[in-house]
Amino acid sequence: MGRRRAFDEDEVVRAAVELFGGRAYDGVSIDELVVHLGVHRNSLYKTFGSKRGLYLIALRRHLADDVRPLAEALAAATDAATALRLVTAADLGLLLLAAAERAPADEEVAAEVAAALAAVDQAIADALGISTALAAALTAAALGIRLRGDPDGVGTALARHLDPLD
Amino acid sequence: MGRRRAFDEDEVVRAAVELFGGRAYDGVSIDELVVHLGVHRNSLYKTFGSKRGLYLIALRRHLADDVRPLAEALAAATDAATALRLVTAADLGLLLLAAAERAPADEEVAAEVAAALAAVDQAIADALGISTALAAALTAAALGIRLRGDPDGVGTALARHLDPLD
DNA sequence: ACTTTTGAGGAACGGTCGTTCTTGACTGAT
DNA sequence: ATCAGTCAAGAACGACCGTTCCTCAAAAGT
Repeated sequence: MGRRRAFDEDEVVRAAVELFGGRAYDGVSIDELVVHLGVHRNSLYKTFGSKRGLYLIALRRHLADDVRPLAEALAAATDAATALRLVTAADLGLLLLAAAERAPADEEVAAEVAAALAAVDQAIADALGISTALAAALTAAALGIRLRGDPDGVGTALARHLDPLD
Repeated sequence: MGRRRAFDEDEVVRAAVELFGGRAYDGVSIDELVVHLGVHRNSLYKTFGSKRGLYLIALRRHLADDVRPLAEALAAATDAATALRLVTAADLGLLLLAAAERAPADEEVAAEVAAALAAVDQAIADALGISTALAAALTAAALGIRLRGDPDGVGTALARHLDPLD
């Protein structure tokens, strides 16, 4: 019973991922969300509870849609160059911002981020047969490269030097 | 003529570096700045113009006090392990947050960050005799490791594997 | 057809944001 | 001693923040 929703919840969450991944959490206002997501304020709060609630859902969606597939693709990688290229090519905007900006202030965000990164680490370690510490370093390196916007194919330069080390 | 300042501008800027380096730009309010810096609102605006003005000054101070010395120390490094340890040990909180959070929204911040990172890259490249692309990758890797909080000495693990490559 | 439930629509809330204004105290120069 | 100029102090500003309330339209169950 009752009226049906005029919006697709999945599309809305995906759009929120893009918004939060582009600007910081505090840089995206409810008004912007209402406009860009095409969802009324009321429905937004009814559906997601709060701005932070929507952010957490968007973050989990980002991890499920963008980070977990990356970890699965990494399982098929056989050398560091491929692994690094996979990580730097992935869309990790929201993860990056969450780690740098929200994680220090929101321990639930910090836990999600840490778990996701640990999963990527493990996937790399298993695929390449290296220690998790070195795998974590590769993940961190990829994040740093992504943070810098990968100027002049820096990622490939590092990957080339890492290759013989597997 | 006129009354003398009751605060030390250098101390205030340093304190602002700590504040902005710990929380995000939008996470630090003027009220917090007034309380923690011990400077009255009025004096703050008289001296620094605006919140963004203070942020830019704090960022430049951070780059001058914390990043440039790092680049100079890097000039004396002879291997990647030392270089990486120097970078991960440095206080780069504000630089990291500026790169992730403010640079996409403030091109003046983006320019400062890019210039500072390029200087670090060049210092590493000169010291180790490697390409600037690889040096940029090392800097990026160090930033990523710093972003993750360097769990379990990840930095040293990467450095150990990078050493034979110089 | 009528009731009931739910979403859409938009105004409005208190609070906090960055910024400015007004007032008065202090200090160096005349 | 007086004046001029700077700083301190705090109230106050309009704008915007995240959130809630109230009302009406739409659709499912009886």
